[in-house]
Amino acid sequence: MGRVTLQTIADRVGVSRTTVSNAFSRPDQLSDELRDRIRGVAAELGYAGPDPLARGLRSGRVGAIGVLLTESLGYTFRDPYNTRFLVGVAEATGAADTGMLLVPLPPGRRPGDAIRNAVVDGVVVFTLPDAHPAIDLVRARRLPMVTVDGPHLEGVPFISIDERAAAGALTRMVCARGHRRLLVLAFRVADDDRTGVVDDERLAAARYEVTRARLAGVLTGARDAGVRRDAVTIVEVGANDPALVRPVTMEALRSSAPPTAILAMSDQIALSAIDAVRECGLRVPEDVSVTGYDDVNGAAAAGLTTVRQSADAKGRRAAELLTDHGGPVGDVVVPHEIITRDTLAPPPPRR
Amino acid sequence: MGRVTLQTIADRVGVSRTTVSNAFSRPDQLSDELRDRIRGVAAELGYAGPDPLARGLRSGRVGAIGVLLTESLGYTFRDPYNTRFLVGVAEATGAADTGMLLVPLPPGRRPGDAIRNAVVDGVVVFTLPDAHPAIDLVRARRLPMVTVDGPHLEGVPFISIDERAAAGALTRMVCARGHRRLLVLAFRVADDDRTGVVDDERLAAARYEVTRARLAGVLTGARDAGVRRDAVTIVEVGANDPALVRPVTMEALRSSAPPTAILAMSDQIALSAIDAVRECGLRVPEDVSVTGYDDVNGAAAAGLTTVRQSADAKGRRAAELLTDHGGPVGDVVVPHEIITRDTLAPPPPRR
DNA sequence: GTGAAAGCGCTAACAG
DNA sequence: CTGTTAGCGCTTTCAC
Repeated sequence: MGRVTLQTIADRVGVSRTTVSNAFSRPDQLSDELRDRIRGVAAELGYAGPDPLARGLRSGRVGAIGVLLTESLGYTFRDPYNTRFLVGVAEATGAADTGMLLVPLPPGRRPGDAIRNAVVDGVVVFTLPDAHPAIDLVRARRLPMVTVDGPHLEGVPFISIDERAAAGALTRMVCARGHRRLLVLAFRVADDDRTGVVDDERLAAARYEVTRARLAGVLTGARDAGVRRDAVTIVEVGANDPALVRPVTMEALRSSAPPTAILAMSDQIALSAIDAVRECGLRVPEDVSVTGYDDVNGAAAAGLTTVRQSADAKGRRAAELLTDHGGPVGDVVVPHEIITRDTLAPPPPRR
Repeated sequence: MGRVTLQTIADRVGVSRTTVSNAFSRPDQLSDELRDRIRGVAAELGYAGPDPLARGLRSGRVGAIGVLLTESLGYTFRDPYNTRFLVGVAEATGAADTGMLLVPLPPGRRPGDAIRNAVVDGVVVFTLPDAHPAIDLVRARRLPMVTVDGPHLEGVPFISIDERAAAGALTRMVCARGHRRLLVLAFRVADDDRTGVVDDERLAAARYEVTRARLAGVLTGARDAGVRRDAVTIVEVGANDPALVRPVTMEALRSSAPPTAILAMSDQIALSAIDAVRECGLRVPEDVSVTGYDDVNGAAAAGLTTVRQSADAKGRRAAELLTDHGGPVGDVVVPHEIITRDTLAPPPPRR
């Protein structure tokens, strides 16, 4: 026997296709009696309900949104901030009875057909660099889009904390304690795999919104506090890779003008930095202060001073924007909070 | 202007719709010259390629698979074994330029429309209990299905290690060291939230394939080693919840016939159990031996004896089965390995 | 190598 | 409350 469709059931029950369609998609449009009879026959015939594809083609909605992820999923799933973001998206999509299609974009490979073929009503873009080719593909498909943590695009809702203000405030707070030589452990600035000190030229060419905003905030904050530009060393340490954080931190601490405070762009980096500080025979915070970002699980236990932000909230708001058919559309500034704990203290007295 | 479709481009170029379709979907079917001309016009008109929905309806393929997860994503991502499984799925789907639709099914909520509306070519089922309603929905849609770690269904490829053999071998190994009283810390046996000692009646009603197979393996292994059934205590501790593991373990250790070996069904449970043992003032392994499952990150550092299995491999194979259009379809037995480390030793001399 | 015809299974819009 | 009409955008089949 062929496939069971609305028509099969309609013929069997002796009504029209539309009525059967209504029985499933607009149950209030027909009498209980008829609806139950139709559903009964459908169940008998093993009909699982209207084909979502055909329904989607006709109605223009498929009930799913896509999530574009920069990194390999292996990395994405391992990182607490990223997973919290996905959990937020899942909460909102779940509440809206909407699916969630993961579209990973491995750094090396080009986007390929994954985006072109994604059967979704909209796309959440998560931390892509400016001008990533995937963006153009989404644009070409004219899919509703929301970006979280970058890039910030004309006419596309952007969800993030006020990165610049947060970084500025944090930096001023650190400097107010008396710190005058800062080491910034930053995410990568561009998507080559370069690491090491970020000079002004490279800074100007930064392609990640969040990194750019935070670095700008740090530099502004430092300047406000009277700290010279050349007393702020910015180093790229890639994406939360402890193996990279350690040598960089140790090298800085052993230099002739070692930092007294380390501003890390994630708690993971901060925790690795703390290990490195200790490995150099120094204490946190007596000799070196350290701050992080995100306030992930484990930050509190480590007494880490950090910028708390809610990845869930970002994910949730992003999905809601795509899902709430009506709501207002525009940028969303998610709140942040600087959590002061033990790893921030005045620098040691000058020797 | 209306939407740009194949027809728009066909009219513009002066060829038929079919030819334009071929230019995108079967590029080798026409001359390079014509293909480039068509693609040029398409780009000019901002055409992003054939609509995946319409293509899917016609061709019967959409380029995505669904992943059914027992728990909320929050829990799923918190658990290293689950996460690795997803990474495996993602690797295979990524390689096949296929999307991955996450469908979380938290215990409380019923499947609802998530499955009915999922636009996918197939479904990976991950650790669902027997007869979970979601299974019927997938069946009703006649979607290709693969189950990983259960349930084991007639005619549906099943991917897992040889759980029974692994548990049997592990148990015999433990008993061979001289242990005669065992505590088994098991995942839940049914999806009520009952915890506590599993009697034979409840064991017989177990609804999770993996739990059932492991417990059967343990009991067989113990019997083979001459350990009496009543010297094996099985306790359900839910899903990797440390808060539950601790009191249960401590209670058992303080009983009149305390176990000398604890077999935990995951490394997470094992690590919590070790904490509990120490909290009772006992040493691992001198007083109590402990074994785990999975060999997650952290197991080696803790010196944990465990059953290593590759969650990635399971995810990868599952996705490949659904993705490789041709390959052989059947159950897949993934290899496991018992890793002997420090937490297993002979029991203390009898007092 | 290219085209015409025939739907895939469904729902929007409107008429009754 | 129910039915008719008219496609959604595409690919398959088969002819040329």
